Amino acid sequence: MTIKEVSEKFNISQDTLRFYEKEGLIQNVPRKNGIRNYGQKEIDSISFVICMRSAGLSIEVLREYLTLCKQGDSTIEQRKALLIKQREILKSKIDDMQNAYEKLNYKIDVYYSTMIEKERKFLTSD
Amino acid sequence: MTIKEVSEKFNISQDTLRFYEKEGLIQNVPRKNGIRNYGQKEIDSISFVICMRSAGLSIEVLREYLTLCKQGDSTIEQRKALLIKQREILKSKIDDMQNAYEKLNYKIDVYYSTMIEKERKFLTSD
DNA sequence: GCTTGACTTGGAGCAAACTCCAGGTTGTAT
DNA sequence: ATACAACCTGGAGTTTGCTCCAAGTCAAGC
Repeated sequence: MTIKEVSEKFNISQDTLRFYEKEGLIQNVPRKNGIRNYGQKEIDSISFVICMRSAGLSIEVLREYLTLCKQGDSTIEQRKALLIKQREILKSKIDDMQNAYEKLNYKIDVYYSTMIEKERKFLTSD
Repeated sequence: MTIKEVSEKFNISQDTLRFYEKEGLIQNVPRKNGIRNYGQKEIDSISFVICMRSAGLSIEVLREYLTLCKQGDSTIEQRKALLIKQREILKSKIDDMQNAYEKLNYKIDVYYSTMIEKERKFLTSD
């Protein structure tokens, strides 16, 4: 798969893909005459990285995780611990957002009421 | 309420409070001899801003909203529309994060299985 | 009346995560 | 063979959202 195809598949810029690679978030992308040729392994890796980035995990943390993966089975405990920690952070972010979502719902409702009230006053003012 | 008290109440730096004010996210904080003296109105406003910021609404959007508020009742429709749009964006972010959360759960589970498997092999190797 | 500590301002500095650019290479179609 | 598009690299630039700093003001305690 070319970088263009990957870029379109994941709806992410080619620059970002190259940037993630430079930062160590995608490992050992094979080249064909110097041109990136992504295989299934790379696609899976990119998919994971994009999913985690969209959830707000930092590049730093993802690089750390990928580095541990590269080091083999001896780092399984550490990797698990890292993911558990990130899961906690994510959970509390979701809670914050849920909370804000409900506040927004409430505000929007209030605007509806305000508008209905104005409408009512307008209608009965004849 | 002094800036220090507000800062402690919301667990946010004094610099950030001044920054939000400079950016137009908190309006007309009254001064006593040049020193900020926050009242209930300001506290409510700060509470809203912090909640929305924690959900990822940009400073730009919040400034726009506050500007509309300042302009009075004629902007109610616009404000409602703005909030509805932000609610949609927020909803899709929550979905992304929920999705990542489940992927993390899965990965962590796999690490547990891997470790249990290793343990089992170790125990039966005697 | 002088020191101390919390506050003020405007503006500079910083970190994260891209995003863009210049200058060069490669593969394909004419 | 040449034009063209798509790719490459290293590095500079941009945006967002703070965070820090210097230099000054103010009120309270000694």
